[in-house]
Amino acid sequence: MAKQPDPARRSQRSRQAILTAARELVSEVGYAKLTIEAIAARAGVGKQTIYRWWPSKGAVILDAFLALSESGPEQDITLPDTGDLEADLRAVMRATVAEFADPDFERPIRALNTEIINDPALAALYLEKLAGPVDEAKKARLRSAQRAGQLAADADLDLALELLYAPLYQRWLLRSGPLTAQYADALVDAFLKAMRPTGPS
Amino acid sequence: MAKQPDPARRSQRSRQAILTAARELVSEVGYAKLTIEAIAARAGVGKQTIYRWWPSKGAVILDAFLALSESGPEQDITLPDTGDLEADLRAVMRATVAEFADPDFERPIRALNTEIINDPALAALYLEKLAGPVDEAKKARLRSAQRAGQLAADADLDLALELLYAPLYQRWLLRSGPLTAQYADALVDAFLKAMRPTGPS
Amino acid sequence: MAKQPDPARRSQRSRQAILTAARELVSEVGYAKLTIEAIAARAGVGKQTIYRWWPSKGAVILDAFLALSESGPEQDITLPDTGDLEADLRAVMRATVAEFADPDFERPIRALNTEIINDPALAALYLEKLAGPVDEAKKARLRSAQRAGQLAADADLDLALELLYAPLYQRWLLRSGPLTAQYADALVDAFLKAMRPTGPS
Amino acid sequence: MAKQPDPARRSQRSRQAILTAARELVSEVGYAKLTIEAIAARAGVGKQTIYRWWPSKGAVILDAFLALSESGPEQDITLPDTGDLEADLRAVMRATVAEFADPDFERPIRALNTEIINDPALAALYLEKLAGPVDEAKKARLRSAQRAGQLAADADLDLALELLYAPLYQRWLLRSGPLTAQYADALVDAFLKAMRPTGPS
DNA sequence: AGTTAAGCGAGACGGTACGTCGAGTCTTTGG
DNA sequence: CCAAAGACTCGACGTACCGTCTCGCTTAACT
Repeated sequence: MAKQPDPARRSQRSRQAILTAARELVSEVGYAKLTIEAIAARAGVGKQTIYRWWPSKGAVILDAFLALSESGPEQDITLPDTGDLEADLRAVMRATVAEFADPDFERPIRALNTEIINDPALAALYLEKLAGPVDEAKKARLRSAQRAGQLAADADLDLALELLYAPLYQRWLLRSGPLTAQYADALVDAFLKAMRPTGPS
Repeated sequence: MAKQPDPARRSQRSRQAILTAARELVSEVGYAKLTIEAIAARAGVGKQTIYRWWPSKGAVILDAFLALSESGPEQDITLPDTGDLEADLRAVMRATVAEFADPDFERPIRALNTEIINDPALAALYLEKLAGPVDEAKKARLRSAQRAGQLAADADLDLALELLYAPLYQRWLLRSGPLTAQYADALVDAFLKAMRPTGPS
Repeated sequence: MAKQPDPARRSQRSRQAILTAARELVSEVGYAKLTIEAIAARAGVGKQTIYRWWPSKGAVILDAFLALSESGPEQDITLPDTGDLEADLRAVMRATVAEFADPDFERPIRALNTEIINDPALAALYLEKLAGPVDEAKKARLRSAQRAGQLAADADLDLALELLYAPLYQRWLLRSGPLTAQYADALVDAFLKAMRPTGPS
Repeated sequence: MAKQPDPARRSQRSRQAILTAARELVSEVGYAKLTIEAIAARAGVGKQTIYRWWPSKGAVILDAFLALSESGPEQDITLPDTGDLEADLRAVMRATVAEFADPDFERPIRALNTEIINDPALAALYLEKLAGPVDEAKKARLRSAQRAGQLAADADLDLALELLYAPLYQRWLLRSGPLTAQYADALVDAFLKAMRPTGPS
């Protein structure tokens, strides 16, 4: 049985330096050219210190993102709720489109996706730690819309989220089409049509 | 100026051996552990012969798939058209779900996606050569439905395809939920609601 | 100025455990593959405890041997003196040959020599603590022979010892020839010829 | 079964660069601090090229020395033979003493000895390729002396060489005494006494 | 007896080098 | 005269130890 390192003795200084270096390097050289060696060098850390605490390069990257999220500890992620579902969704979708267009944001996210695709364990971690909370916030907004009678009360919210976001995600990932505000609006329209409450008998 | 190899003199024997070896190895060891060296060895070919004709590992993989498609050269891909759009879509979507569940199919496709995400040039090639023809067939079916008044006449077919397939694609790629026949049906339902023709008057 | 550890507080338990572990490991894996880490682990001791008390790996090994010699504390090493120099020397040389042939003896001694060759300080320590007393005993026997008129009275005893033992040592170290009783006898013969008293004028 | 590299395709340019770099580095930093990595870097060579052709660091060093000897290909090593054995031996021994005192000579030789002690295969190679020819030349001189009646005709020449050189070698290796011209002379004296022909009648 | 300061086991740390693997290039050889 | 074979340089891999550095925990000596 292999000996496990003792988390109590872990150097927080090194941990932060590694995560920061990983984030910087992913932005600078991209994920494909990212090496453990470079992270260690940039962080001023022995390679073993990385291998000791992370099982794979992908895990480091994921952790680097998690650390970002955690740093704002008050993150009760809440989406705008003005009562006008369509307006709120458009705002959110347009913002998402803009986010995906930002190169500083794009590169690390592509990196993360590359790893996640081929590593189920990492995917699970990603869904739980990063995607999960965000999705929960989105669902909360949709539930509010359901209570307001703006959305079918029996709608499957997981499927609803996919309907809304998956087309955007796919287009971005495969670069199969332009990501514009118009596109965002079109998605909201289609989503609302699909999910609108069935009219009174 | 670098010398270009002369395609006329290219050995078809080597080309086929390389593509076959690539396909086999991707199935056996997965994409992450696939190496040019292994492909060359398996194909009984010098490494240089691979580098001479393909710019990257991803290009070889892509070519390996293209070769498969081309092998049935008469493929005017056509989707079933019984006149009943809902039934036809359910059949197609259920078949797609089943396909994604087949491990022999899954590994190479994940491999391809991994490469495509990080290589725009490859993505373009993929969209043109592999996804394109299939999408065209899907759109043809939808256009037929439009003519039959089962689908909004002014619907954006690109967006329509995304609405239908992207949720499935995302769920498969990120392993974020089960891929079942029920799920396929639910997607078809949502799609039809979103895309149904706006009532008369 | 670095703080010196206080020998009075030194743990004898740890010291013995380290020396024993060092001796065992040298026998088991040989000197080249011997590591401080392994010694510490085997001895159930922190690495620092070794670094605190010994300046180098070679010093630990040397100490391990010294400890062995010291354990028989009455060691007034004395060589047999029957009055018959030739017979006495043959016995001693044959015993030495046999000693060198014992694998349990050979490995540690080779280890020690490896270190000594490249570390003058260690060599000095070795000569003083280990070789010195033994050489003194040998010289005592030769002096006795000089008094008995069996050896040139003006012979340089350091050189005499070298003449007798160095060929054996070299042959063993470089494995340049067989170590047999015959060889031991031949060395004694040559030695006696070289060192016999010059005849009366 | 592992594939063997093909010596015919070996790059002589790389081989020479490696041997030269090894020789230089052993002189500069000593054997203990010599690393394969440094040799490769200095030689402008990939590490693999070293590992491909040599089984160990010691083998590289040995080869580096062999290459030196081979470079003067006509070397019928011959020792001076003026007819005066004592004078000739004194000259040779004094020269040897001087050689051992030269630091540029000392470091590599110590390096070589360190390796040889712990590696029987290397030792055999050393004896055959480096020590062998030199010893043969020395024996030739002694045979000449035997023919001239200056040495016992039945003397074992291997033992003779050891008697003459081993004390010097041991004193140098263990730094157990000064290496002077006087010492060289004393060794010659002792040697001649031990090996002189037994008187007539 | 209680305090305190050392040595101690443990083991994480920044490093260096290891020996291996594969990438992509260059050279030799054989069909 | 192309392409197989494979040796080459390069760089990263993941591992093993180095020697240093905290950590708590004994354990002895000195209040």
